[in-house]
Amino acid sequence: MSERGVTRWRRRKEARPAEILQAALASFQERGFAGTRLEDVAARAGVTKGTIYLYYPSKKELFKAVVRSELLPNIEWIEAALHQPGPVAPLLERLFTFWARDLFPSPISVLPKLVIAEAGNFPELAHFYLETVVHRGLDLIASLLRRGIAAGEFRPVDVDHVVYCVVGPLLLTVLWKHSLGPHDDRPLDAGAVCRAHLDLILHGLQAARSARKTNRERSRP
Amino acid sequence: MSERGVTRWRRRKEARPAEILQAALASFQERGFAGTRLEDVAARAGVTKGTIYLYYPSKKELFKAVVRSELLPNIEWIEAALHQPGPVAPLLERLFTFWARDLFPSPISVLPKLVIAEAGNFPELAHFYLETVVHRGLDLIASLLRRGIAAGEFRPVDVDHVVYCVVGPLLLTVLWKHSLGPHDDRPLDAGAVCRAHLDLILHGLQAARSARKTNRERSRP
Amino acid sequence: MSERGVTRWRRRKEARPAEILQAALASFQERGFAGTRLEDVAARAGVTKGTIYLYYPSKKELFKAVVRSELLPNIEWIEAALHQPGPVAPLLERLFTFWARDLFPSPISVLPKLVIAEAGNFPELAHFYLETVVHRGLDLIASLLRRGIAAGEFRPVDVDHVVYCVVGPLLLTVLWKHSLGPHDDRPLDAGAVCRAHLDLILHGLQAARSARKTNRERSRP
Amino acid sequence: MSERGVTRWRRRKEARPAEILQAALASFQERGFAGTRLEDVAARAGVTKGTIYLYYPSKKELFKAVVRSELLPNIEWIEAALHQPGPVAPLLERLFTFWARDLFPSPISVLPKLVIAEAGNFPELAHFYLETVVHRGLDLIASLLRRGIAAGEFRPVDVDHVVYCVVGPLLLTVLWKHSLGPHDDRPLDAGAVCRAHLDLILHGLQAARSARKTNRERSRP
DNA sequence: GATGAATGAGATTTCATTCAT
DNA sequence: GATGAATGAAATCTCATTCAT
Repeated sequence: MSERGVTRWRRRKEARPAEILQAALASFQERGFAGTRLEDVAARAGVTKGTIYLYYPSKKELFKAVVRSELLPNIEWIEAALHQPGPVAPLLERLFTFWARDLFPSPISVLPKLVIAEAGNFPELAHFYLETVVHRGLDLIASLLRRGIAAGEFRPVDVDHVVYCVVGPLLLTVLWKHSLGPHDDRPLDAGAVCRAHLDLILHGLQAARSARKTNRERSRP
Repeated sequence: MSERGVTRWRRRKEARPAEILQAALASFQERGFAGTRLEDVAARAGVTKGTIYLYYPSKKELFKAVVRSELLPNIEWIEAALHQPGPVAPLLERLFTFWARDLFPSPISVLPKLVIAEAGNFPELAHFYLETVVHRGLDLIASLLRRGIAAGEFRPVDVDHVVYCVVGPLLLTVLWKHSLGPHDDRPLDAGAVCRAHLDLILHGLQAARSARKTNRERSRP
Repeated sequence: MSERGVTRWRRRKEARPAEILQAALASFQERGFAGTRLEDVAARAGVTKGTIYLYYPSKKELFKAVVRSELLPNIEWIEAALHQPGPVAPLLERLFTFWARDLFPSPISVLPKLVIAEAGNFPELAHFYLETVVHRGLDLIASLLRRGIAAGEFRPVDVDHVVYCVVGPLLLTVLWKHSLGPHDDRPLDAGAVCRAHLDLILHGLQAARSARKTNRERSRP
Repeated sequence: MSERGVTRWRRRKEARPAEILQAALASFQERGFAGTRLEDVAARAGVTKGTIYLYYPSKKELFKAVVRSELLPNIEWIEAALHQPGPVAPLLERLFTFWARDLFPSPISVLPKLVIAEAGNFPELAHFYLETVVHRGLDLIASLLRRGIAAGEFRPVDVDHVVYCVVGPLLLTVLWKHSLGPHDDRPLDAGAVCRAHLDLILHGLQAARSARKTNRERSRP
């Protein structure tokens, strides 16, 4: 038993869970959650059905593990990246750019579609995703908006509902990619949508500078 | 059997397909496509499983028939409602109000979710939905935006991509209702979201009032 | 469609549940509960796996149905047969005879073994059997013993525990038949055991004859 | 490694088989044969699944080894305890007390249930158990009964079948403990059953007392 | 001798679909 | 046209057993 042999074996063993998660994500992307057979995942990961159960006790837990290992780091990355002082607009820009450049092209962009499609049949997944991903994301955006409003950078808006307006178009891009996009002859340029969206909401949110200023200036003697 | 009896029977017979579609829509709304059992649809329609196959050759075809039969009338209603001259903002408001007050509460609000969830399994349906609903809807909004820009009501924007920004939040409301909403403890007020969205995009689209006006006014003699 | 055709079909259809129960009992007898595959039951009943689920929603329910349809009538028959006034000894004799002549040779004699063997893995079955069979049987015997004691036919004994002494040997006969019996070269004569048992407990229960006789004799001049 | 270390290791190694059997017995007691997973046995024995296969080639063989190793000592203990001259009644009392006080609470009390449950799947085990335990036990009781009858202590009875009547209630206690007992709300007091049983059969077997009294009285001066 | 990762056959249960009546 | 009994192909999950290390 050479050092290399042991090493290779161990490397293989330690890589198993990750390999399985990759395979699961790929299968989920192709067939959806309910449509994915554990056997497909196993074959793709180069193991057998039983092996999956050595690492994940059920299909649902496998899904959760995919979310945790693939999506959560991104959530945390974003949270960290946006925890910065200063004006909010550049942070939103960074968020949108991250969405278009990193999230959108990644396989994990299929996860929102999966959750939306299967929430009804798998309430457990719905709860998990809400707590792990959705609430954190919405809260993050809400806090940015509030910061901007407090700083006078944005005009006062109904933050609780505007967050959905901020998220909506981003969400649309990834849903599109994994549903109608492949069947449409008009390709969707996610980057362009994100840019247009950023432009739109920054205009929509901006404290009426000139106008108000003008008004104020006018109102001044 | 009396004349009336025969007539009623025949009427019943002719109503069968529609009754089945209604029942199917209701079941799809509750359980999604995969989660719906033909037996449930049959029971709800007051017939037996076998009868469904007299009218629709498979579950997939039944699904397609539901989407087809329920969507078209609504699309046409919207198109008619928005084909009006005059300023665009009130039309957008009408659209958003219609969405929140009529579409959102209706059973058909589940259709976008169904299509998104099943597009991968039903390419034909994806094409149908794209042509029948999505493109018409997007084009309608694009034309409104262009009208507004041309009229100087809106500032010039990247219309081709802004349409997705307009649609995104509306779509989010109905997706939420039929996926995560029932599992969330923070209720989503679709009306409030639509209002916030309208406010946001009208501000976001508006021709730079004070500044430009000022400029224009300045440039005028 | 001749009258005969309809009749035969209907007869077949109505006989299905009973045929399945017979097949299930036979399979349970051969392989035990856990060891029986639904497919075996189906094959024996001349149907396919799925058909069983038309009539019984699970394997456990199938077992319960067997108990209900095959064993319960016997319990009720016994209860009725022993609800008679008069001395108790002949009733016990009738019970023991019924056990040896009717229960012991029947396929249902395997049920106690099944329940004992599987109670640990199927608590639901244990509860069901306790309530449906065991408690009723024990209560019946207890009431007979109490009647006998009250009437002076039996001496006073610890009825609550003696019931198990009455049942034990009967139970042993059917357990033996379906476990060690087939492997033993000393055949067990259930009838003889029941007779010996009856003789033993009637002697064991009888109001102290000799003693009293002696007393009486003494008291006689 | 020190001498002691090696010794301890070796001792450990030699103790392995016994440790595994103990663990297996405990698991069989909790879950029955089919319900026991080798992994549980291994965990309880402080080894891994693979190790069990070093000592026992299959789950079935492990089961047989448990029965063999745990039963024999007890059988021999009982035989020794009852090989005593003098009246038989006290020996029966000792047997019943041993049963209630020593056997019943011990883990080995599960063995009869296991054998009854699995005899069908383990013919070899059935034979082994019959020869090693059952026949010896029945013969022992039969010889006691014959001694009692020969000595005039008991009335003449059908010894070959009465032995089953003697054993039945004892057996019932341990079967109950490991099957229905845990699911019943009426606790079974094994000691009380054994006492009631002893009382019942001693009364049932006793030679008409007056006769004996007469004998004894005669033998007295 | 001991490990424990991996296997893969098999079990119950579901349900779209068929077809004799 | 309508029925509904029957089918049979999956799919998830379990676990005794193997074997490279």
